[in-house]
Amino acid sequence: MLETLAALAEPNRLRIVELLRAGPQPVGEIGERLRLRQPQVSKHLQTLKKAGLVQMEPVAQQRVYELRPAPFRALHAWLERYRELWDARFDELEGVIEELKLRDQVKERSNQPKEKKNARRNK
Amino acid sequence: MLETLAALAEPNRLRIVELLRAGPQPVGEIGERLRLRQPQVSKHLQTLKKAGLVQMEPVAQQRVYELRPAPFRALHAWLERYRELWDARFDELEGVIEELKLRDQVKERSNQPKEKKNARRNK
DNA sequence: CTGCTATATTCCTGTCAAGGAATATTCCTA
DNA sequence: TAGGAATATTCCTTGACAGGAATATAGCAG
Repeated sequence: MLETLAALAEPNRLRIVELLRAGPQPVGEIGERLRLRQPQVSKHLQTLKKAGLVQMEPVAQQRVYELRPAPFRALHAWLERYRELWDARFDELEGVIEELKLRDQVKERSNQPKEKKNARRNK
Repeated sequence: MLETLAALAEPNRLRIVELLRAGPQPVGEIGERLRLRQPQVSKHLQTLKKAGLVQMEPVAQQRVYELRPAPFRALHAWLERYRELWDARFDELEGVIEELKLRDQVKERSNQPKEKKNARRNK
């Protein structure tokens, strides 16, 4: 998921994906249509491939790139978990939920000395 | 769209968003739950706010952050344009959708089965 | 093989952004 | 008011990453 988002969060890469939506295309044509230099196109395509967003099929000396459905499906599934947030049909529920959360978080903390905060996690 | 993707394409920021899915939370609690230091939480929240993903409401000295629906809606709308790519059902729906577009709106009658249009294939 | 076309890879450089630490700001309460 | 709690901001350093240029590789035609 993160990899998918990271791959899409780059202007030219997003443009490439948008272009590929129209169908599979060889590297040269992508660069031509998007006015990008060939090496950058290749590099971006490698990134997209590593993220699983595209796959490649060699045709003679050409490499034809094509979108893969899986990451989009995954992204959609992820977004579904937020449907409650943005789908109008849940408007009534939203109010209730919000209220509950607000109540829950109002915790009073009188002066408590903080504990040591050496906990350190990295990714 | 790009801004939304960029904002989400960072591990800790994505974690914050995931956490906020459970409801609005003050900065301190976010940091505590995700084991992040306060300044980084604040900074990430500023980024999310600039991207329109969250909004803030001051409560005493606390700042309660909350997800905003709009970007998620937009992301969903964007993904919809790729549905043809990844939704298996689309193949069956294709004909119907086209028909609906042509006819604008047909509210009432469920009508007779339509014949299949020739499926669009990429070259 | 030779050469040509299409693409990939490498090296370099500049930019940008994230984390750490310290400090500033805001707002409450006694 | 002072002081403390909660959060924001600044400065710094470092790593990642995108673009440019040059070069390497693959695969076809003759």
